[in-house]
Amino acid sequence: MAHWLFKSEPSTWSWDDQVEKGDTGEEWDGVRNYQARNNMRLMQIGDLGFFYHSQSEKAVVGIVEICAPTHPDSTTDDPRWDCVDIRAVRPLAQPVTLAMCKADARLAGMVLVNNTRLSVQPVSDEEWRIVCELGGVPVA
DNA sequence: GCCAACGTTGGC
DNA sequence: GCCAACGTTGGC
Repeated sequence: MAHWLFKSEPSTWSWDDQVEKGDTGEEWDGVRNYQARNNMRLMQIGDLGFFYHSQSEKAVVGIVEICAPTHPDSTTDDPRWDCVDIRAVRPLAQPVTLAMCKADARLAGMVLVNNTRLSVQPVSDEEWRIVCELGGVPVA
């Protein structure tokens, strides 16, 4: 199973907003970047991802599950853009901050650390395991 | 609020 | 097809 990371500004769409959507989930719309879109096209139902708060918080705060494969983004008529639906699975016991990731040599290759501007990114199996450990949750 | 990184656009 | 200009994102 593949792992991913979704970035969001909490003032626009926060973890709490995501949790309120429950098991139905919500489409991850508004992506207007080819790399981010291409990553979403690779996702499969059941894949897990981290939910990351950018800007003031800069921390992974929860785990989400892909619950619908890519489909047209309902917020645009432009056929280039599509998106997946995700639903909240569980919060981290303790948020894993960007500073923590940068401080951990094992995470030196993380896209989060190296490409700050990519909003939807892949996470390797090892990175997933380490961040779960740091966040105090079992590796699902 | 500033600035670095980087993706996109458009002129040539 | 190249590259300069510009816009956006996100860390600090």
